[in-house]
Amino acid sequence: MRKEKKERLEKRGWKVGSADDFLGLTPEESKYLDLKISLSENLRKLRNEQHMTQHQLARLIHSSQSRVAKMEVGDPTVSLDLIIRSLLALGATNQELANAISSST
Amino acid sequence: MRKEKKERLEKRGWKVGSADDFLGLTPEESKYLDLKISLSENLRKLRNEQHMTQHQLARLIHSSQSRVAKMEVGDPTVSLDLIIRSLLALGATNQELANAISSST
DNA sequence: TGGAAGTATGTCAGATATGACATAAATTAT
DNA sequence: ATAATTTATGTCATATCTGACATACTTCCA
Repeated sequence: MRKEKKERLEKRGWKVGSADDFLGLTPEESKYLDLKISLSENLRKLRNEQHMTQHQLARLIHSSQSRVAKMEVGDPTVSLDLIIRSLLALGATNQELANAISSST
Repeated sequence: MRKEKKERLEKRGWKVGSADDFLGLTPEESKYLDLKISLSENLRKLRNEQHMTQHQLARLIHSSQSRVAKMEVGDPTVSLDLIIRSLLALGATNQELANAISSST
């Protein structure tokens, strides 16, 4: 993993570095984060395309503006589940999800 | 949604039916569940292809046999996050994940 | 038949994610 | 410039997910 990426993640609050590898992430962890970030970016993109504010999306998914913001900035406390549910709520097709995933990394 | 599917889900412990629609799931809920089930099935498939037992996979991902079983039967208490992490741990590529998703219903 | 290996199900205490709120920072409009 | 709108960040009580354990069920083969 590139150094800048690690720093970006650390700045965002991720605890980068596991017990057995203080230099970085395992390949699986790295892939998982890439996935999450890719989906986050897609979420913001889709929301903007629909001219929707974070507050409006929050209402749509019965959540709050702050949580939507956290999703979009890749806060470590948000789950893939929530991001994917949100994408579906915005009408993302399986194909779109699949594209977002295969294009991550 | 077909009736059998709903019953299958209910039998598995899903609380099918939300406040505003006692007849079934919203389209987004339905899509989300399809997605989850599709990934679950892929997990079992991949594990079997690698001639691995649930116990072995559990050790690989620092979890337990029972949780792996729950993942594979689509237990409502398991998150997409865990399923996806497990698939990645088994070496699934983004392309494989994407296929699993785009082929879900 | 039985017993060993694998899988499923129930439960629980601890860990993590959640919506909600307050408030700060950034962006946009007037 | 500054007010209004939108987005970001911090915190918290509650809800949901977690690994672990016990135990039941299933499969297979000696």
